[in-house]
Amino acid sequence: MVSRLLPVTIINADASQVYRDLRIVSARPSPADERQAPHRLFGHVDGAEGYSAAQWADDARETIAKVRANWRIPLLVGGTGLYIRTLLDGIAPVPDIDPVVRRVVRALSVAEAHVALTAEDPAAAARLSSNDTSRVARALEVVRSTGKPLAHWQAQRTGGIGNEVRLVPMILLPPREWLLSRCDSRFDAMLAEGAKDEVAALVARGLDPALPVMRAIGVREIAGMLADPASAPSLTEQAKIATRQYAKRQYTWFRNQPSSHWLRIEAQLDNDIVNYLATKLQHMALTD
RNA sequence: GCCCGGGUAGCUCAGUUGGUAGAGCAUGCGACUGAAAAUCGCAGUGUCGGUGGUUCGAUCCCGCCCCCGGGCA
Repeated sequence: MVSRLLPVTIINADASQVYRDLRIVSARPSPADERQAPHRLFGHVDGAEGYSAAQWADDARETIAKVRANWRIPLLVGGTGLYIRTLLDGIAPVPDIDPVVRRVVRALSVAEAHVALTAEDPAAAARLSSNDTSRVARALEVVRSTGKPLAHWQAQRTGGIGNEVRLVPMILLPPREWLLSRCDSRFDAMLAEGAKDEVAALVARGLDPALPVMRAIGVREIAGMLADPASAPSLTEQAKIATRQYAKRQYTWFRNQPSSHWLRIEAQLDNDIVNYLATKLQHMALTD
C-alpha cells in the first residue's frame, strides 16, 4: 500500500461512506485497513442528518489543511465525482434553503413541481426533464427560497481549491467484467459480515426514508429481507443489479467528466499502479 | 393416454379481425452545480417452439410433432 511508502492520510470522497450507520453496507475500509493509515471523513455523519456535496467539500477543505499542516499527504479516495468536482471547482453559492420551503417542495409530485417551476423559473423548467425529480425540486426550492432562479446562482462557483493544490489524479477504470463480478460478490460479502444487523439497527431508528442514508444501495433491499425473509433471493438479485448499475454510472462519470488530462488507468488495481502513484506523490512532496 | 392452458426480446408478458411485432424490467451509451450509492435522457435486440398445409402473403388459420404447467385416468 501507498501508506507503507509515504506518510499519507486517507480522506473519504464517497457519499455513503460518510454515514456512521453504514459501515458494512457502504463497504467502508475495515478496521484493519484503518490501522494502516489515518482515515478521515469516514462515518463522521449521523444518518439522521442530511449531507451534501458542498458540506463534504467544506469538511474536505478543512481536513486537507490539517493534514498538510502535519506534513502528511492527503490522499482522497472515493467514487462520488460530484463531491470531488465541488471541492476542486467550487459550487454555486446558493444560500441555505428555508426548511419549510424544502418540505413543501419535496411533498409535491414531479408533475406538480414541474408545473410550478414553469411559472416560477421558466428557463429551468425548459432545461430540465419534467421527470427529473431531484433537479426539478432543487430548481423550485431555490427560486422559492432565494427569490432568484438557479441559473443566477450557478453563474458563479465558489470555494474550489483546484488552483491552490497540486493534484495527482488517477482514475481507475478496471475491466468491466471483473468489476461487475466484484459487485456481486461484494453484496454477498456484506450479508456475510452482518449487513442485516446494521440495517436492522438503522431501520429501528425510524428515519425519514427520503434521507440519503436510507437510499444507499442495499438498505432498502436488506430492510425488505428483514421484513419478509422469503423475498431474500429476489432482493439479493435486485441489490446486485443496483450495485452494477451504480458502477456503470461511475464509469460514465469518471470516463467523461473529469479533465482529459487526468490519468485514466484501464486495468485492475495492482502493485505496479500503487507504486506508480507513490512515485508521483513522492516527486510532488520533494518538489513542494 | 385423454382434456385444458401456454410456448413471442436476456426475463415477465402484451399483440397482430392474416400484411414479418411492442411494453416494463434487464443491458448498452450518455447527461450530471448543495439528495449524486441520487436523479434523468437516448438506443438496440427477436429464425413470434419445430415442421407441413391453406393463402398473393402465416407469428396469427388448419394438421402433425416437441417442450412446460394444470386436470382426468
